[in-house]
Amino acid sequence: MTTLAGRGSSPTLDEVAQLAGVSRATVSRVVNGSPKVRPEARRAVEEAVAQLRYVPNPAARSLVTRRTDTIALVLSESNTQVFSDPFFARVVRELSAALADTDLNLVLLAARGEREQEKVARYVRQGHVDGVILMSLHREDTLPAVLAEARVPLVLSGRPLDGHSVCYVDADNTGGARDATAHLLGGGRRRIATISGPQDMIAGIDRHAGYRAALEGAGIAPDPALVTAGDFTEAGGARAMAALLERAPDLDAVFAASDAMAVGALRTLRDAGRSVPGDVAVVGFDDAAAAATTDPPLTTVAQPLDEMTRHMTDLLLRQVEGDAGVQARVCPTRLVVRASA
Amino acid sequence: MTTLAGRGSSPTLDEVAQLAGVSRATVSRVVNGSPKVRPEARRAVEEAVAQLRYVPNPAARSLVTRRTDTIALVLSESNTQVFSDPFFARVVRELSAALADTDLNLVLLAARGEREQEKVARYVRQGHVDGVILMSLHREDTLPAVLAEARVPLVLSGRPLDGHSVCYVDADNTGGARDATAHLLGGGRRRIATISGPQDMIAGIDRHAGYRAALEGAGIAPDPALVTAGDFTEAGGARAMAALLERAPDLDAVFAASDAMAVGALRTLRDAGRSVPGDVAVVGFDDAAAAATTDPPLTTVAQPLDEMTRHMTDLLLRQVEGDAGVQARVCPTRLVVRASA
DNA sequence: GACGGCCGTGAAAGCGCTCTCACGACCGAT
DNA sequence: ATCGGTCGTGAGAGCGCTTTCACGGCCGTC
Repeated sequence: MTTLAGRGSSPTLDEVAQLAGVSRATVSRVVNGSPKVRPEARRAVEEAVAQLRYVPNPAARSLVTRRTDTIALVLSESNTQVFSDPFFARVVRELSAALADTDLNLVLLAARGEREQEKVARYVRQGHVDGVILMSLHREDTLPAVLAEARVPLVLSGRPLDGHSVCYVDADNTGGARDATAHLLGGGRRRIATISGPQDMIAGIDRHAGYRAALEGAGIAPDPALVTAGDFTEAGGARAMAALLERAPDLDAVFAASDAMAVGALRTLRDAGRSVPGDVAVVGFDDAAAAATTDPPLTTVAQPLDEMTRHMTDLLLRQVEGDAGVQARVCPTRLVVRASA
Repeated sequence: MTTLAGRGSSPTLDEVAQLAGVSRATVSRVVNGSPKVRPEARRAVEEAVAQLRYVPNPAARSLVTRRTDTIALVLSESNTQVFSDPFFARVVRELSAALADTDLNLVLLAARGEREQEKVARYVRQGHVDGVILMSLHREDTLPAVLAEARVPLVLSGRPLDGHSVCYVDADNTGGARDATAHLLGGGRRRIATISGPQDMIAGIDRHAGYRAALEGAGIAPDPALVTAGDFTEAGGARAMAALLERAPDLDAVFAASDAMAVGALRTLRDAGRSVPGDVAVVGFDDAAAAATTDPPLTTVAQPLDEMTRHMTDLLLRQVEGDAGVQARVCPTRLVVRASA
């Protein structure tokens, strides 16, 4: 019957009930906002809660409710730093904004490398979270399959590479890239190069496909000299642009599969003495913050990130509620025309 | 007595015990790796566990152990994107590496803005995690005080601004900046400018203090024209460098309080036709990945990030174990001399 | 004035786990 | 043989909470 000193023994429902002169059940009702409590009882409980600084024990609670009221955003990345990606930062922001009004908590789980992925998988399978939103970037990643097989409510951010039947939300990467390239064509450009993203990432693949589709639609045969693979980084974009200029000095436009790469390309072009958009028109992808402040401001493809995260949370919560239907949402992109093309 | 279909009803300890022909207690012992189990009993349990795909319920477990076996890295940031900061990405990586061999899980909690900070505070106070490592960047941030007051095991990454008595680990920012500046002095530079970090962040303050201390030590009076405030970003560094060149065209060296700013400064210097290190020597801070690949490679101050994260986890785990002593660790930095100075 | 209905409440049964404690089996020492 | 000791095991008591169920008090209705 000893009271542990200091930290450790936080007050329980019973103690609150005793102080308020009611039963555990009533306290529980008040804490959980049940309407079936007499106002004066409610007040008494609220006072006791405040006085004791009572905080419900989530372990005890979720033991009976079978809910944890938290969802995880897991970042599965073989080795590189997803965190540095501003796109990811925006997803996190939108996501926590979307959950701000709910009583759901959001935790981020980083799974770099095999061991960490296993740890994350265990964490999730144990039931620490009610559901997960998974950003898995590369083809070889096994986490999507593992989590799907564990029957955890799951939404993928980005279309799954292997076409597995799993719930996902993505931007219309192909359509966006097609629009971007079509815009270039509409501006009279004919020697349109591309700095594409990694071809083991769906965004890289789809954006490249959109570029090709637009060219084909215009009856232009693809020229391998006009295609380089970047890595979605600024430095990579700069390098790729240099390679492109060397291989195809006559190019008159570039579609970069990400704004970061477009920024790098812009720099290389300036260093090479090519004017933008005079000599070379440039279009990026993402509508990153940086796109508006480049010189010249970058024409780019915007993804409806708020809409996408809303869909993700909707689809996830629906699964958490028990809806088993696998659904997908592909959100339309929007071409943001600035000065670079 | 109905068995819920599909997901939901995972097997319990009892079912495993029944299948293995032993008691709950024995299964628990096996699952938790207790040595006091006869090999054959152990084997029977392991088989049953595998067959039933048993995963322990963490809520039930932590209800009795009063442990969650997870710690949180919380990022408290008023509005900007911490995530884009490569420094943060490295901390995350080192941290999860440090925890890889333990059975502790790491979750990241993002607390941008007041509402989210409250949510995070509630999450932590409820006991969802055993302890927290807190990266709080700005002065006005209330989370450190709130969490400290909640008596949650807590380690701050970075010296607290208000000098509150709380456990923290930091690099010797002042010493590192002093060394960097001294290196510049040792190279014969006398008009040494600085692009300092935000003065509401401890790293910004301390690095600036180190710069001044070195100058004073050399008997050089500080010149306000040689001081600009940056914001730790590359773009900010570029702008600051431009301002510096305008105000003090005769400067012969720059100490930038972060590598990102140094990279921006390098670009501005090149655009302005100043050679590095010929006309202007440049030193950065952080030893970011980018520092090695700039032109010229950047002399910079490296923080012992692995050592720092090890200290953080050590100090945190010690608190989790019950050690109440407030301690701090300030880790020495190391000057990495490359070509820029 | 009796009665069915509703409302606020409390008693109590778990949720799935850990861990103490007691107990029987077996060992070597006496 | 007898004994103290160790070892593996199981029964059972909770951990703090939610939630069903039953119950007493009160309402309006006939």
